Amino acid sequence: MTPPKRTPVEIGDPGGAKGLRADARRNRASILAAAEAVFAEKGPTASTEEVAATAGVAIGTVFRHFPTKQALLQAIMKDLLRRLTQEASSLTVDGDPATALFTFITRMVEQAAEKKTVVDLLAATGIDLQVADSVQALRDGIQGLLSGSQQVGAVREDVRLDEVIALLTGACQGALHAGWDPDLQRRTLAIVFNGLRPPAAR
Amino acid sequence: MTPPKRTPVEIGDPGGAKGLRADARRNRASILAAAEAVFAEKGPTASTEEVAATAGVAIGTVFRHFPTKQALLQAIMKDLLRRLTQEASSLTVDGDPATALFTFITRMVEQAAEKKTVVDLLAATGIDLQVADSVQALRDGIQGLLSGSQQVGAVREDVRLDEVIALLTGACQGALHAGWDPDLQRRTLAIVFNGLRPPAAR
Amino acid sequence: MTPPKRTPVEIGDPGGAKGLRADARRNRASILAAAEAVFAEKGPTASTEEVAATAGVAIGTVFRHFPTKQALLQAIMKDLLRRLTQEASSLTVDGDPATALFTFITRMVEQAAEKKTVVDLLAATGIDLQVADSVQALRDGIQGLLSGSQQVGAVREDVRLDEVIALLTGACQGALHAGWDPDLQRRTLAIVFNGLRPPAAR
Amino acid sequence: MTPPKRTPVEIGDPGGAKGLRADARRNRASILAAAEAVFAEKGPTASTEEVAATAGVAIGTVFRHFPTKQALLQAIMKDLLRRLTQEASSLTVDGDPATALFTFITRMVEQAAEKKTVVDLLAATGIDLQVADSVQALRDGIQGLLSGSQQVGAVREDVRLDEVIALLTGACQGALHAGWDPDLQRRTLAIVFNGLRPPAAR
DNA sequence: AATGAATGAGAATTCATTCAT
DNA sequence: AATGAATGAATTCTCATTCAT
Repeated sequence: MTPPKRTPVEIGDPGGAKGLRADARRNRASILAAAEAVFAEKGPTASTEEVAATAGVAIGTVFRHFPTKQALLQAIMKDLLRRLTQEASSLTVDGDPATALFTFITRMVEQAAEKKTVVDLLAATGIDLQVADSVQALRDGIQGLLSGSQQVGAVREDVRLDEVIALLTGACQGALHAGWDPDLQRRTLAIVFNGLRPPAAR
Repeated sequence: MTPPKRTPVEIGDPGGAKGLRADARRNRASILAAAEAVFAEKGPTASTEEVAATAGVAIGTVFRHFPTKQALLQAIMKDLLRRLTQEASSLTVDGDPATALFTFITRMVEQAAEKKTVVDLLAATGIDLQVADSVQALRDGIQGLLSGSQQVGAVREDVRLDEVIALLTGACQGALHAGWDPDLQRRTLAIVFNGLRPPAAR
Repeated sequence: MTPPKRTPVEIGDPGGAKGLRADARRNRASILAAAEAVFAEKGPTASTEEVAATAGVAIGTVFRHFPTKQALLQAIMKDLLRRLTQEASSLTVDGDPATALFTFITRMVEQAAEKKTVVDLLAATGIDLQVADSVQALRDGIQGLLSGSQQVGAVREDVRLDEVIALLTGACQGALHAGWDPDLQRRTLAIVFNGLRPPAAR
Repeated sequence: MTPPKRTPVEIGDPGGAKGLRADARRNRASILAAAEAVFAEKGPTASTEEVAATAGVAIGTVFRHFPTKQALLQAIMKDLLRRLTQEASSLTVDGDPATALFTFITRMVEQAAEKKTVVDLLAATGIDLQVADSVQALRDGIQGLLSGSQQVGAVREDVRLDEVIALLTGACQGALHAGWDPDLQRRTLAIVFNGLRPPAAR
């Protein structure tokens, strides 16, 4: 009666794939993956048609799973937020508190390019994707990392969640630009981390 | 502490207005201004038609001056880059070297909202706007500020232009998000500046 | 004055339900009923999907029973025509010949709203529903009523079936419009009936 | 300075063609004419694309003149209502009061086929075309005819506008069906007119 | 037989761009 | 030079119909 052990966090896994037929679940997942890829490459104005083509399904199938383009964007968004939240909490549990926050930020920035859509969307004023709850979950996760780091003295006491998220978002945005080679990434984050650390810890 | 009298750098002034009839020059300027306003409010997907309406001209006139929408976006971009470069150089000349760079960054972030288009465009991978020369000019300007700050020991010696621009861009992006109230702006930049300063200067 | 016991003429009974498994017959009937209701409310452009949902079956089941949407519309049509024919013949047998025709017309008009689809379809040129035989049966029924009325001198001798049907159809159409309250219905039919009666009978 | 004498009531003439360039006015008129023809033949579900093709313009041109399909349907509707109202008032002025109403009804029914769209639309519940004012104008016109006829004793005193319109609408609907040859039209209307006349006038 | 997912041909609408006035 | 009407490709979304489960 044991349910099959799944790798914990898959694309398109929860949040809409319950109770679907096997083929439908497969399609849903490829559509999400295709959408993430296409929107990452071309931005959120890429056509749903192209997502369908990339996923290898007909256009109708995309709309059967996500009744509007907005819904599709929203789904990608939630999916990514969920994965990030996961990552934040596993770092909270398993990571070294003194570096957990820095590690998380570094990873997010590293992955920023493939997450371009989300970063774009987060930045796009006027597009209301109603993912408030997912965002809140991620905020909670980051708050955990921040508090942990502060408790062990790795981050200044007066730094608050909002600044951290602002810096994180900004860094991810920046990472999207051409020219952010790994070295530049490291150097830029070094400055940010430096700014976060208490004088003593420098 | 009187603010330096700036030469009146007007929108749409150089870069295409040479040898035009007076009315044509006027139109070119209102189109650029309208485009900046419209794209700032609605993003780069706003219609050219709306730009024309805002400028008070017919659509044909927009296309006479800017043969494609890309060209219009590019023109706005160059225009803004030019003004930013101006700002950087006047700060280089007139400002306090110890804070000139920080002042510049602060101003850019403050103005980020009205410059939304440009920030967006800078972030938009895949849109090749061919404004390399204008960007280079701005880079030069910022390099001036950076070098000045480093010479007086206000910024770490090992910080390079690329990181500064990366941080600047990121901060501007971040500033576009809802929730970046002035206080958050200040707190976030404080961290960045802190990271830029040499240990001694803290 | 007891209303005549009608043989229970059910929706979806004959005309396609022969030799079906019990569940299939049940499904066929609910689909027809659902279709009648849905099309009556939303017009013939309502989606087959909605009919399926209303009937509580899957879309495939609808198409198994009625291979095209046309076929479904046709089936509803035939079904209704059959019931109307029934009504006409029971009035012929049981009703007062002097008023049988008028009664029939009045009833049809009263029920026009719930029969909206059929009225619409009857009116829709270009939709060939191939229900000629069912229509003929109804025509025969009405002819019976007309002849009876004429034999007892309740309707002018020179009135022919075609005019009666034309008036009937027109009145049903009219009844669909907003504003045909019962009083207006009565007043309008009064004029029609007046026009049908011989001078003597007025 | 005399304005050119136009034939009084043209398709597409007032109600939107003011101040348009000559070519635009021409296109607007052909679109309206095409729409009337196409919708008359195929019903209001015919595609806007087909209207464009019939009018000999590109699809965009239709939408430039009528920003939605609804707007196009509405325009046809208003146009026809206006022409009918015209017809009613010229009969009021010029026609013989004893037959003016009957003449109007006869003409409307004769033309019903080409006016199919309107009749359909009037009948289509759920489509709100917001032409209340135009409808009211037509009602006023018909009321004029009715009152005139009643004053000279050609129509019963107790007949009211609502019934007349109901009969008129019904007759027009009926006239749309295949099989309403001119003779049937005449015979059917004879019954209606008979019902409208006072006993004395028969 | 039933289910419901997939298909793909439209349909309405938008908008950058062209061109006659 | 300016105007603004026309063009037509592209886009989102719908729905009758087919087909694998």
